[in-house]
Amino acid sequence: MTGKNLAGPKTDVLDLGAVFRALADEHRRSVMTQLAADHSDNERGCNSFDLPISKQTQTHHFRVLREAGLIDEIDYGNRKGIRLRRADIEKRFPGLLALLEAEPSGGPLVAERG
Amino acid sequence: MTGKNLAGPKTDVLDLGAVFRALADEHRRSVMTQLAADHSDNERGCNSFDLPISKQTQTHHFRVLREAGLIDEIDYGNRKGIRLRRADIEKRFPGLLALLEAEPSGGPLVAERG
DNA sequence: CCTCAGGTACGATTCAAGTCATACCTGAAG
DNA sequence: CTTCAGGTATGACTTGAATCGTACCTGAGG
Repeated sequence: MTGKNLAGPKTDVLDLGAVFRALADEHRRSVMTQLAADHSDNERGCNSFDLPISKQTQTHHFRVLREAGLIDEIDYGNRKGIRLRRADIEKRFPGLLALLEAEPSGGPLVAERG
Repeated sequence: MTGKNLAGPKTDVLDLGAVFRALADEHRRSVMTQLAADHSDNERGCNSFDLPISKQTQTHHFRVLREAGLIDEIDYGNRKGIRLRRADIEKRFPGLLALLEAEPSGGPLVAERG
């Protein structure tokens, strides 16, 4: 199974309000900052973001990001892939990803750890 | 009296999180959309935005926008002026105002009234 | 079958934010 | 002085969001 994409809902009806609401949260912004900084746009696992919150809350945050149209979630059953919708975002909101990219990766959550 | 500027607090410490939180609210985003669309950047009165909320709540919203570093508030005692901090915003967050400007002025609050 | 790790669903809690009512301040105009 | 409009301060209410606990589902590997 290649995994089914769960992002269908809001493709071209991206709402700026929903996007700002999504990016208003520190943890979600951390995810988006990391995604924006990685121009390979490879599919990533949910655990690759080192979020200091429970897995239930992570599920919630990824759902918000998906419903805002910022990411795709690929369901593999017992695993999940995350992919930035870079092209769509750039088309509707040009410059938005650049703003996130200009932020220190991970923001105040990661500080310096290496 | 020329009026004293109340915006001093956060000039160069503009926080992207605070900005996104400020723009997450529909009414505040409406204000910013209108300000971004008017390139004359003239000082405007608080009542020029037609917000469908009480004046106490308007005070609250303008305070949030000011504390996020997005506007200046000029206090005339019994009157108040609002001015977009276009140059500062463009410097820290280039492209942000363009995103707002691309939105329909007033957004879903005004609908069409002309 | 069982076990295990990753993820979700539901409910409950906690907290921040938007909103307004009441009361008060400020300056301009009578 | 009084009146009035614009704005603020404080408190209270209400809604929404973030968080987690418990329970359950999913697929891989024994």
